[in-house]
Amino acid sequence: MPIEFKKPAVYQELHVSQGSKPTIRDVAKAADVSLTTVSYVLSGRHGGTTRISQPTQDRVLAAVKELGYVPNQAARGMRRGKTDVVAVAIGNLDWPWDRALATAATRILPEHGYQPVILLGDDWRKFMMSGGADGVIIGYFPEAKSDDETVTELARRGVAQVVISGTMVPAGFDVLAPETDEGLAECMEFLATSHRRIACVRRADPAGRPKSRFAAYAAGLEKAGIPLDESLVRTSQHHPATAYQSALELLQLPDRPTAIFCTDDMEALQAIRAAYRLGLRVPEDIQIVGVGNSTEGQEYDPALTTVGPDPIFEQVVRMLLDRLAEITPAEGIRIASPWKLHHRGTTQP
Amino acid sequence: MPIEFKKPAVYQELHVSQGSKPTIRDVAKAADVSLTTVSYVLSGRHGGTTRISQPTQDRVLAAVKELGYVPNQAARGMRRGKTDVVAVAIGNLDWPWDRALATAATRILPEHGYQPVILLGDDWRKFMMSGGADGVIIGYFPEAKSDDETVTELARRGVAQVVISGTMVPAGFDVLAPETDEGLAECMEFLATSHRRIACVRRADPAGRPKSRFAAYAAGLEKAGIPLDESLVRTSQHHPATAYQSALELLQLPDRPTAIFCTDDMEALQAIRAAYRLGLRVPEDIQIVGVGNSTEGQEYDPALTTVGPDPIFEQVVRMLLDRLAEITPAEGIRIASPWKLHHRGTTQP
DNA sequence: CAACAAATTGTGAGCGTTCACAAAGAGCCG
DNA sequence: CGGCTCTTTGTGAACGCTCACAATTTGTTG
Repeated sequence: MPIEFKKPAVYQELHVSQGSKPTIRDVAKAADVSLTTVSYVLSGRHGGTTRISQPTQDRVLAAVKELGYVPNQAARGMRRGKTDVVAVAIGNLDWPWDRALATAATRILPEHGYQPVILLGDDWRKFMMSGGADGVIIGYFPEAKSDDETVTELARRGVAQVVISGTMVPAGFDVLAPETDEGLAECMEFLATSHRRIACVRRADPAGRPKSRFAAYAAGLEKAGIPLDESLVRTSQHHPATAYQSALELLQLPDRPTAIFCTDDMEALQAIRAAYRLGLRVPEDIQIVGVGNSTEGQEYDPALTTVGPDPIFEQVVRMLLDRLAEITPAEGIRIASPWKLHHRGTTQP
Repeated sequence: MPIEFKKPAVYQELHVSQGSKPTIRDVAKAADVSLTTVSYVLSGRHGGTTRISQPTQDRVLAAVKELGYVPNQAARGMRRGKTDVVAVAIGNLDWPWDRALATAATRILPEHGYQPVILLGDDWRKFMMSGGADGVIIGYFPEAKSDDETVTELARRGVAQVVISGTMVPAGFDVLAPETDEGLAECMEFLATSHRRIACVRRADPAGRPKSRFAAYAAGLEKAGIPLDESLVRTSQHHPATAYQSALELLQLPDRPTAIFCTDDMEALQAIRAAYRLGLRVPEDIQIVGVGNSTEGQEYDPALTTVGPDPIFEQVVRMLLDRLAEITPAEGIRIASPWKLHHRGTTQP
């Protein structure tokens, strides 16, 4: 008779310290019905052969309310084999893109019954491996060598996932693949039609991101037959102040550049400040472009011309929802996210 | 004989679609030991009367590795009565403070064996009520009328919590209480010593935050005997461009203000741009202060003078860790977070 | 070499749910 | 009013794990 089971001391303590979480058992007792009845009422699973009379339902609901009962999600999840949680793994809250992704997920997922949780840094692997969520959107971790192993392993465990990455994903998985090359080339081409002295503020980030961006700068110059002038290239740290200083230096050069290509929107925004500081007009005296298409750049005045993707995070989230609903195509879907030049206020033809 | 239990069809399906998550049972089988042994090896709980021989341990560990086994956190949590998860509930990733809090939590909590998850928006209540985490740091939700009910209810359930709030918390709970008034007064006092025409860029946010900030502006003027000149007050939207425009207007006034008090750092940063744009020097021609002490403001050049708290999020996180470890004082702790004026590059005596 | 102690491993209940299936109650007709 | 069907409620195993306690093996000593 399980009722008489004497709990070991440790449990008692736990229960004391844990306070009183009402369980389905308490509700059943309070409403004077069986556990099943409560469960059926709450999970609404009384459509078929099993239905609960209205008075009973009301009684149960009243007891639920009175006790402040909320089903334990872990227990429910264990039994049902799903957690109703979706994780969004991102690297850093300072990156506008990661924030946009998290925000989109937070908006959309609850509508579909999923609780979104944001995981910062590298702990998401452990979390997902230990069954913390039904699905995960894996943001862009530039420094990650490869998540092949994690992704396959999670897939084997039946975890739905969508990966935002360029190349790092094994075939067969859903991927949002940023395609930066064409947009960057387009940008350089545009600048090279009306400028010869095009400066560059690049990042000294260890992260892999900006490397290809600077490469695009160099390639663009070469294509236009403009020799790369090292004195027009400045390397800034992540710190905005260093980007500002870099731009200040460039703009005070005897033979001032007429355009600045910044490998990141943040740097471009600082470059505008530097220009203003020196009494230069943007875009009349100096044209500035960034990379990333961040919301900030759009919200500034003048709005920043930038190379970047259209914001398609919603699409990513919906992709994951499809997977969660097991709408599974034979092959993984690869959404290309083409980056292009967004002409805005800091350039002119 | 439980071994012969025939699983209902639905489970079979689930198992197919869920892929193969190895369980402790699989590990036991592979290592040819009992479930207990595996459990003991993995949870390291073999110190006292129960110890496992080295060879056995190795065998178990090998099997774990081979199968790629990771303990299911939900199941473990259910049994142990704790989830090892700590939630950070914040309102909006656009607020630098919320980001700083989340970042601090992400850095510190894993060191103590807790998995931090960030919850955006209002869903954190449901998450916590359903037993999603052992503890929660409740960020500053300006629009929340009162979380009294939630906080007491969670406490009853034994959830550790620290609340960041001004007033909204029932007595007896741990609170980080921002005390903005003195700092704001100090700031206005400082400005009023050397300025008479002090403009203000304020937010038209529905959120409660900036209200007291503008009140402090008005009060500061009054105290200094300066009449409030409505033409020197501009209301901006959340959009940076509108703050920029507001500042531009103010700075083009016939009788230009010599200082601008912005109710938010973001606005102040825009005001600096506007000043530069008009060829004004900061702080020589125009002095600018913000509110919030955001990291961005510190990283800009010149660094922004601002009224704000010292970053004490670490302290908040450690407070929660104490609660989780049941180092519980009789009464709730109230850490006052006094806001003060941080003199930096955009003002001068 | 028997008998006991110490070291190691196994058993099984239970954490809070869900749900297939069994059981009980209500309604109807001959 | 017994036997049948249709509603409604109850029973109990299982999800994956932990841990008190029982059972077993090994080591030590009289």
